[in-house]
Amino acid sequence: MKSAAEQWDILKRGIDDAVPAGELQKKLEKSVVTGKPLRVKYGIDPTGIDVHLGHTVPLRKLRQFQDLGHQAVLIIGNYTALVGDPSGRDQTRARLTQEQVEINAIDYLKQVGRIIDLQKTEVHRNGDWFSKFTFLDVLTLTSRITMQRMLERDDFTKRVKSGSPIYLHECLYPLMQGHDSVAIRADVELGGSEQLFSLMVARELQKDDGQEPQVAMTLPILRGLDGNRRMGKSLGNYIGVAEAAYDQFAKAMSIPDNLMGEWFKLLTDLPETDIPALADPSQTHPREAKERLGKEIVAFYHGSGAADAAAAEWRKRFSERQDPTDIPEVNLAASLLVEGKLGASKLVAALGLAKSNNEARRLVEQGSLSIGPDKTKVSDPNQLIEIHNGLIVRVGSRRIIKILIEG
RNA sequence: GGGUAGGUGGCCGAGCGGCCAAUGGCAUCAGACUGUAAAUCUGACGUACUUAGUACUACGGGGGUUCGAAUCCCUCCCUGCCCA
Repeated sequence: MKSAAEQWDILKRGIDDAVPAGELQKKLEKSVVTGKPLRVKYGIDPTGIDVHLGHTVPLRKLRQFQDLGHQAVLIIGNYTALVGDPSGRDQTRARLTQEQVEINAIDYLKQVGRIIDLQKTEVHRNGDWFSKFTFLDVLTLTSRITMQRMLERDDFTKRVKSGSPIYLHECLYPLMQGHDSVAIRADVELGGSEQLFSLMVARELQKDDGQEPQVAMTLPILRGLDGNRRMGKSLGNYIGVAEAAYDQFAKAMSIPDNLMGEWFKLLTDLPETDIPALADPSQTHPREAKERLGKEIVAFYHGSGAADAAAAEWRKRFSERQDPTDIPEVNLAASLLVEGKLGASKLVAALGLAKSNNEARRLVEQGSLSIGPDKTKVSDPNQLIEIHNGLIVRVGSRRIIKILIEG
């Protein structure tokens, strides 16, 4: 087992904070002495189905704890999901049905298993204890915190200012999350930096219960592909852990340069000392640095072979401007053709390359359609295109398909 | 419960009887430029059609007034603020 100092050295990388200061080190020391692993909690609400790189920041930290011999405890917030975490939100979250939550939970576990070792992880659903809660329990729990403290929170303050509603049940969220820590006797809890409030509430509840309060370890919120807003499903600026290698790589290549340093630090295991040079365009060509970044990310989920292949494919496609190796085939009903021909905009719409006929027409008019091996541009929506099996159709630089005539 | 202000396109937000498929911003998509980056510039951005235009759907839900309503009236639902 590594010494407490060595462990701390590994664990402190990339974190936002670990409060109270110095307490984690103490816990680590105690753990080394007693040989008792720390119980490290991380909770997720199964509200959606895509685990993305933003989630992996705390999950990777959890993995580090695991690798150091500590006990990872994963909380599936199947009950808290019914409430909706108000943290960092300027709007109330939509509430989900229990059935949906359970479906999501199972899917979540599958995806999370790509980052942490589920074999060595304790998994709990907080419905296990909350479904048994009596109203008296709720009263006891809610009497631990004042309205004022609740409203001090930045996210709530903003809503008050802007006149957006804050529902009572949202105020229960931090208390529930805190109670989870009591239930599983957490020594450390991981969360995004906007979670600090909830993580600190847990400490008070634990004290009330006679437990040693947990350390709140917060991690930075990862910025998404746009380099601006937090990575999130609803913003469409994410890379999912379950995505194909090539897609992950291509998305990583599209991030703004100034995001690279942050991503290297939070999403890879490269030594921290190597990062400044990679993120400095005068020392490393940004494209190469980004390629390195992309490979590191892809390799984590698909292995280094797949990462190299993805990089090679990307280079072929974008640097050498060749067609991709595997072009998806899309069926086209033969009945649509007139004498083997079809109008350009009709074709785009029929192949599902546009959401509507209007959009298809626009795309063609804007010159984003090209056909066949010699990439003939077609900008007249009415132009009749001669169709044959295997004909390649491109719209914009990303969408490309091969026609398969059907029927 | 009383008073008052609101609910507009993916989001924010103008419009307050015809010129409104609805100004503007953000997001998105396409083109140019590139390192498929960013920034910048240009264009597009409800649906359908034989794309010149025409028709249909749309301004919280329903109903009404009017030749004509996002805009006026009634009613229902929802939200903020103040008072109790």
